[in-house]
Amino acid sequence: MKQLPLDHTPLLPVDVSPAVIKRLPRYRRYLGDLVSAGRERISSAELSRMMGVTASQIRQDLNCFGGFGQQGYGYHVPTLYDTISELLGTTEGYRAVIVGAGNLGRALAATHMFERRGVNRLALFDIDPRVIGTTVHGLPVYSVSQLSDFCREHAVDIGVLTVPKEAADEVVHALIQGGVRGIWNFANMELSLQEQGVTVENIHLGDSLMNLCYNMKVNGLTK
Amino acid sequence: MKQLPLDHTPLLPVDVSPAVIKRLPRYRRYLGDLVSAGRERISSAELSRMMGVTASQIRQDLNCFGGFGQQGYGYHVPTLYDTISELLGTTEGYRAVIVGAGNLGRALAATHMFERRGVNRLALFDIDPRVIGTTVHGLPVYSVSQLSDFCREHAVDIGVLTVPKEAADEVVHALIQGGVRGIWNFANMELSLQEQGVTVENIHLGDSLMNLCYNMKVNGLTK
DNA sequence: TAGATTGTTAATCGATTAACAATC
DNA sequence: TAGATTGTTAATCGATTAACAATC
Repeated sequence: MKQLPLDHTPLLPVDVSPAVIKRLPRYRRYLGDLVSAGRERISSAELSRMMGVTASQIRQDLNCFGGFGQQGYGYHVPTLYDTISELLGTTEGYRAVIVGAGNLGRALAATHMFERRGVNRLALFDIDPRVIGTTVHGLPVYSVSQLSDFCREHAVDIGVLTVPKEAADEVVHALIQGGVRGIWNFANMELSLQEQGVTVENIHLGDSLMNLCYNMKVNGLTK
Repeated sequence: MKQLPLDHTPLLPVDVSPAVIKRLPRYRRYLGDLVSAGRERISSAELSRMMGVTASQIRQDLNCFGGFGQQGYGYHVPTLYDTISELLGTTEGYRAVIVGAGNLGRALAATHMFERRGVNRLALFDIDPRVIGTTVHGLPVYSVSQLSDFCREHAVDIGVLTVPKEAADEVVHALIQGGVRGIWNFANMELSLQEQGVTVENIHLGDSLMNLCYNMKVNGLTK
């Protein structure tokens, strides 16, 4: 398997399948709970029972990144948790700004979700003069007109997009001008900026709601 | 293909693969845009270019639910949009309550996401006496102590869970007592209530953030 | 009718699971 | 050492794509 060296361990294989990567955060959550509970070791069999997946899948998945387990023993919980966390980027020291201080932006400003995953939030940005200059859950709110400059000056990596659809294009432009490398997009539209070397993660809450409704319909029939 | 009759068209096949179902809301979004733009017809080839998927996949997916297209013509946009919307449950008249009037609950109260998908929100619930009795974005806020009764009386189908982890179990219990059939879970924990015949859709925003970070790392290496 | 485009089958690809030898 | 459990290969399963006959 081709691996590119990082400036620290573990190595990050570049060809791990998307299906595996999508499961890593869930492993991290369960392992985090085990760490909190003081667990030292766990076998793929026990973890598989907890998570409702096959032990085989767990061993396959973890082995994409190297042999973290030990035959006859299982996996060392704190080590595995730290390794997966690092693989996922929690030690990169990413810096983020939230653009849009509406309801969703404020909700994101209030959570500890970012810092718990090693992402540092620096500020909120908005166009409303009534909120510019205020502080929301400890974060200063600046004018969108300063967005590019701020991102450059503070080496911001991630822009969190919670503005209305109509404002998205302009904000995205400013973020890219400012040198951000990733966009977490809550605007109700799809962004794809791979050409420009920007990583995008689109959130579509509405799609999730539709999925719930569909599954409710199906479950209603078969029961 | 086995089909169970509904009380209205279209028929809902019970054995469509999860991969297909997950794509339906995205089709609906693109078709909605086309409807707004006044488009009458579209071919799988043109839609595939717009959406960045293969035409083959589009035809396969749509055909799971019956022959919506016409050879030599393509698909009739308004009809297809309406059909997919109905398949997804937008005409079921589902009723929802939001439990938790914190930042996220308020953000969800503010959007038009629900009504745009045929889901009617009736109320918010919270335990904080300072917000109980107030109105948030047009929705009344009631006490969680009334949750079960309210759900029964108003035939609530869906509970949206935006309470802290610690409160989740109790609220879930009340929702099930109240007869809800679906839970949209934003609490940072996994619910699985299939045994009890309740459909659950878990949202893990943190997992999505981790995915963004991972992809940023990988893209940083290969560029 | 001729051209376009679907519906559908068959081929390919990728992901999951089972099995077991390696080994702690 | 014997027992437990991983790492890894091979088998299975499911999802995607290609191809083309059917047909509007």
